[in-house]
Amino acid sequence: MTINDVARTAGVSRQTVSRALNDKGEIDGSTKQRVLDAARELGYRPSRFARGLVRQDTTTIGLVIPDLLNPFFTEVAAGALEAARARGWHVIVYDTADSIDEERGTLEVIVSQVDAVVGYFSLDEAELDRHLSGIPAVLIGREHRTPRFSSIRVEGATGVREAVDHLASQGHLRIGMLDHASRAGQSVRRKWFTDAMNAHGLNADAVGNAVQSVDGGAAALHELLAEHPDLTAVFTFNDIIAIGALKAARWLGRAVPDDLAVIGFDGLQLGAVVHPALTSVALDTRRVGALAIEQAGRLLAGETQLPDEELQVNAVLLVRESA
Amino acid sequence: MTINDVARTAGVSRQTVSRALNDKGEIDGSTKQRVLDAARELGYRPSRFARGLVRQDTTTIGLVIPDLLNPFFTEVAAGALEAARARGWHVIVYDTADSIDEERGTLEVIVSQVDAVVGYFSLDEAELDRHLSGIPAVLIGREHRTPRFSSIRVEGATGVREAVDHLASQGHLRIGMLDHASRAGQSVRRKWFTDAMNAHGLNADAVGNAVQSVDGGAAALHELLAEHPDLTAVFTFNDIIAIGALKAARWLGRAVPDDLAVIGFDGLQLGAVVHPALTSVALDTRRVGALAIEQAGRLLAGETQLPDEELQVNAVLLVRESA
DNA sequence: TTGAAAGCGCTACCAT
DNA sequence: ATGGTAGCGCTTTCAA
Repeated sequence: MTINDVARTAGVSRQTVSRALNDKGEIDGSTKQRVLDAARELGYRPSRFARGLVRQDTTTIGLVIPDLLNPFFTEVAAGALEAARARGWHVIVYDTADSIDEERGTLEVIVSQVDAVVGYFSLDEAELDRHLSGIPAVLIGREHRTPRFSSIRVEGATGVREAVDHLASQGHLRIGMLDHASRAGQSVRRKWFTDAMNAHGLNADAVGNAVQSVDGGAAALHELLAEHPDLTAVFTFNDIIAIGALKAARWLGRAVPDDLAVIGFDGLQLGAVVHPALTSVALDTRRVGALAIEQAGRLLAGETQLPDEELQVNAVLLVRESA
Repeated sequence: MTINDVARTAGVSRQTVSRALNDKGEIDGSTKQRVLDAARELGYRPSRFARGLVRQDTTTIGLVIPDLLNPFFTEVAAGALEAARARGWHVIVYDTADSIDEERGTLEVIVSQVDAVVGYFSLDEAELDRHLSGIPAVLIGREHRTPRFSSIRVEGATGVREAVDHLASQGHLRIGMLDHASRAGQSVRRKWFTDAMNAHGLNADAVGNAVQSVDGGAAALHELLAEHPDLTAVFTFNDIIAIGALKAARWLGRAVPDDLAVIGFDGLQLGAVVHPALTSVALDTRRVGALAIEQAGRLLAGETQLPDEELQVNAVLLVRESA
């Protein structure tokens, strides 16, 4: 079923069919109608490949995220989808299931299907570069060297400082943290925390390590409080872990925020749903996704990139109930 | 930058380049290496359009969902992505933002970009059919007539019956419902509820209507209890609304489940995070997504479709804490 | 207003 | 092992 079949049925040349289908002028009204009828009757649909080949205008972005079920990535994805739709671009979503092998597999297949790649990657830059063989990429929350790449940076030092200020102003002196250490070692968020604590002359030595899940956060709080029973507040790597901490606190009979104040990171909508509602160092997650798309567009067009300040998303303290 | 440039640079014909790039045999090792080097040097990437045109093998599915931020749809999407990945297919995700106009726009653009469409639609079938001009589609949670379409059905009568049984066995006699009425009128879930109540000889007249959001659920419970203060249990259209009800109950000083039992529908993972953990008539959401992809594949291949029973996902009662 | 011809970038098939 | 030729389905000149 090609354009030629339509042409034959309508008794015209295929160029005329093309004109009718693409709403070009230069065609007689009745001819056009006849062509359109024939096309409908035959159930004809233009091939996207043939069309893409000749009109170089469809843009498709690959969005790579580690886990779509994690609301943080979902929010970022939603922002990206919206920004892409505004430009008439298409987004193919790849979920790497938090696995580095799946990530390799994804990259393998992605290069032949999209014009640019955006998202969260675990591979080191050399391997990324190799797999991506020439496609522009926007790394979120991670620096880059490769000129063809770009980064969306998350600036949380100020927000975390606000969080610690907030706790300190309420008289908290013993504040712990639930970090999420990766292969790369301590997180940047932990560094922000340490700096903020030091600025208050406080010790930042009560730090536990949590698996990235609600249960992981709960388990980690158990351990941390066993070791440091005197803690009156905890800051966590992110909201998921914080929600686990909320659970554990309830289990331990520690009322939040009175017996234990909890502050998360990310500012997920989910945090408003739990009880007590989660106080968090909030990121504009949708903006992260939107920025990534915007920047991918610039890389693609070879335009001047956004200045560093604009490629940065700042986190700010969002006070709800848990602290 | 085409295959010809690479051929010229490597001093071979473009067919040889193609062989090298596609790992075909019939090529000398050193020649292959030379070609590969040239390609890398030039930063050459094959055009997906040209390739798709000649090898008719890449399959792309369009996944249409009303709101990616709604965890229900996210879970379905995750199931769909996983099933698609297993087949080597690509999924373009479209978020229609719960708007019928966006849905129209999406369909407009989708037909020229994907091989089949899967998801949740609000348009009536005639208009759907018109927009989709020939592409196969799998409608989730909704019946179809068009032969080119297919449906994934959600069977909840049994699960809802279990829910009501569960409540009745605990002595609940006054059970209300928070429905989510759409333009089409009362929901099927309400019918299931009514039938289950009647089977117990109970009245199903305490039914409120909730907007599809946490706050909507909270507001609806307020109203419902104001009108029917004697209710000791509520069943809700879905988990999102149930979580709102949980919030409202806390606000009203009604302990859950002792003063008010709450049962939702969907069985979202989110329900395990809130407190008390939500009892729900649970759907295997990932399976819904996976089935939709599977069925799309069959429509595409012209294979025999799955029998009706297999195109159906059954909901079962998942008892947690709220009832 | 219509049609013929060229060509988008690639792979498959048949020579050599 | 390599190259020539044809053709995938479409749009875009250019002529008529």
